[in-house]
Amino acid sequence: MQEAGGGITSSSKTPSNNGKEEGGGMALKKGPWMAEEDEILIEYVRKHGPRDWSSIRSKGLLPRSGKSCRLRWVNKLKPDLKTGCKFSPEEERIVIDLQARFGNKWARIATYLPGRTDNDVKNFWSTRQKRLARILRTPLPSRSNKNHGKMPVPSHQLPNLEDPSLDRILFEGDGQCSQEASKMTQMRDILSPVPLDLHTALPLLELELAMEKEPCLSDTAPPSQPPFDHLPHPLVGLPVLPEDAPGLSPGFGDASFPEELACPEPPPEGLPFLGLDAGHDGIERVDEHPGDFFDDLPADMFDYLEPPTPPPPPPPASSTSW
DNA sequence: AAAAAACTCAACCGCGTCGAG
DNA sequence: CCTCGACGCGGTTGAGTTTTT
Repeated sequence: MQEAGGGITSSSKTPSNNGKEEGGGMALKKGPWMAEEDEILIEYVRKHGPRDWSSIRSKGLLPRSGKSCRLRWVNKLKPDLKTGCKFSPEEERIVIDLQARFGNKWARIATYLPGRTDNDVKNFWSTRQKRLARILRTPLPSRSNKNHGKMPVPSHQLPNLEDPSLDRILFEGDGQCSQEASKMTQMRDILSPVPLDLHTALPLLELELAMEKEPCLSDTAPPSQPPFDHLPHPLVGLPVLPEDAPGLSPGFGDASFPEELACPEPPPEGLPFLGLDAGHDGIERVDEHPGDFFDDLPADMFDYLEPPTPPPPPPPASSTSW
């Protein structure tokens, strides 16, 4: 990976300044950071703290924009980052759940993942999206694809469910899971163009993805995870959002979502799995608008499905599985 | 072994927000 | 109230790496 010391001293990207930021005298430098630059930045933060980024350039310390300095610090230099470590299944589950809750609020989601940055979460989600799209042979939403989500997937574009390669695609990774056979069957059920209960399908699909990777060592025995320190479980600590929570739209991702509700605090009862129905009659029902929830799954993923049938009677809250 | 495809991740850009003047 | 600069965030890009064909 291109990294400090790589010798690249100019940007490989379009050399246009934002136009907004920084009027320092030094010529703006872009592109990969050098080790010496990192040292200077670290030293600056050590002395002044992670603030006043723009003064780094105005003081002539670095020919970098404040924005670039901040990004470098946040994403690479900040202590306790889990750099070079893949997302554990646990982390993946957290991202999946929080993404359903908050939408693409990566910075917010990252606060629940010690050692992860918003960039990490964003990249993870992007990768996941691409893989899902590839599995389903479905084009990703793109700037050029204005029809995203509007047209059903033609049947000929659906995967061949009997194709043995599907097994490999779906189970790339260790592939040793004892649940493999049943997952495969269920996965095919998901992909099968027959009416299907999405409440069943989605968690399975996400489980599928989460099980592809093995956790890194630091995840199996996390030393200290500040945001979760006081939580019995990473997700159990998430608040159960009342439907009438002020500022919370049914579609999540509402920036006006009150912080006090986001403050991790053990809910009175178990957190419903993936925000799916835990029951009726006042019990949390995050997925009031399935379309919102599904927005971040691959384009057209479920277009060929019948509308979801009403969920079966809710299981007892204690049945939440992990 | 080579080529192609997929994946990873650092870094940039544009935009929105906020606070100071 | 308005303007402006700084900051933070989400989206995007593309080079490098790894895996698959």
